[in-house]
Amino acid sequence: MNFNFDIYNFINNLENNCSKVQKKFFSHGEIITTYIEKRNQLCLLVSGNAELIKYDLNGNKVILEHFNPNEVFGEIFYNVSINNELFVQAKTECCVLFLMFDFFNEKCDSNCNFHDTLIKNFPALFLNKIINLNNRIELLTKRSIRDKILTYFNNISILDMSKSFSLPFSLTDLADYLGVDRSAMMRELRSLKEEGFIEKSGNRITLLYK
Amino acid sequence: MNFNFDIYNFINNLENNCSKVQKKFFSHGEIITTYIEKRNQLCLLVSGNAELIKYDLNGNKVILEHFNPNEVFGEIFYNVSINNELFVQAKTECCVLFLMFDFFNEKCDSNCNFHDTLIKNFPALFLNKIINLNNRIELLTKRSIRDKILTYFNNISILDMSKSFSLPFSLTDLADYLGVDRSAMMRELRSLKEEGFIEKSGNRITLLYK
DNA sequence: AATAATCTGTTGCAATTGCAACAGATTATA
DNA sequence: TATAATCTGTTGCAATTGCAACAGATTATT
Repeated sequence: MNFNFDIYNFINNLENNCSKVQKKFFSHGEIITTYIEKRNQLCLLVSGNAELIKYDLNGNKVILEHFNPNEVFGEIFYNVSINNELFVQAKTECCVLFLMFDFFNEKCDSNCNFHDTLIKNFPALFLNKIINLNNRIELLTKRSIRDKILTYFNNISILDMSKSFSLPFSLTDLADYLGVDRSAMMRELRSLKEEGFIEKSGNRITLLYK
Repeated sequence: MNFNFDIYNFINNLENNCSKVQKKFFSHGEIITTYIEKRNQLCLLVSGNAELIKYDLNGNKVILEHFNPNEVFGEIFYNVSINNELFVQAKTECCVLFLMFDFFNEKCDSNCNFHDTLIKNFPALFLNKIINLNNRIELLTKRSIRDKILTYFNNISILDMSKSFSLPFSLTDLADYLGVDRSAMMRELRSLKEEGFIEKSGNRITLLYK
């Protein structure tokens, strides 16, 4: 089961004549959706980057997920509760498809190619999401800040297929993504640099080990 | 989209004549499966409890997931890598269905009711898994041991629909599930008791707040 | 171009967490 | 039933992490 569906090319090569899908655009900083009531809404990120964010009871920002193109998100994936407001925010220009979960159970009319293609790729989209979430869990179970940083860098390195890469967000956000204090993370980054594990200039990182 | 599929009743009421599904039984402590090569294997827990476990580089046991009946697991959900061995272990008597992911794309023959029913419930199974993983992520992003404990207790309380419940595993395992040191967790449990947030006798917990 | 806002990098100190070790309780095994 | 193994509960101490605060750099906004 390979994930080789590219929603971006797909929607640009195919007329979106499906009445059950809405396409919307967002600019940096805009809220794409809020998880407040169970509407069974599902979103598909076509282009750009977005984040699922919440603030915990201590006022700390928590970046729960970071979304790249082809990834799905939405209320449908959460047990929505009143005292736990989540929202998805665009980090760059974003193109997003909105649909209801029922979309995958019912066709809109006999020859909607758009609808058919999405349904066909439904398992791949979901499987891919589960793999991403499992990756995230493995990262969060790391007990020290150092291990979290190295695990995260390793993931990016594999994704970019290079020992040298730029972080997809600020160091402040990185701390919120790893779920640790920013100053403690900075301290650890410095140690990693001093001990020769990484090179760092700005938000460009180079891994020096193995 | 409600999750009301019950695999246990399903397989007991329906003849399993599907050639593409294997049913196996395991007793406490047995390894159900190991994630070592990408065979696209997917498992469905019919009855019992199981855990997805790994040992990190420091020798700490990590309980990545805890599975109840109706839940799915398997290599298919992971980027399998050599230096990261994961395995699923039965915590009680377990009945497990084994199938390949292709199962959901192809029918075995025209009147295999078993196969059809599983395919029909495929979206619910996957959606449910995603919701569980997101719950897990929210728990792991909690920054203090206290918050992790309270979040976990709260989840169980909601699941059991009661302020009073038994933990599904030992306190040692609970620490491995929360990803924290056991003695530090014990210390925090004692504080929670002393400060009147919880009552605890053995592995039975009662929440005293709100 | 000036101003505001955010981000980076740093530090001292306090609080939390992890580690190691142990005794007693409980559970599994021979 | 005796023995072994695991689990619970505890403690002192060391290491890690979080908190608060600040200055300079960078980036956005007017």
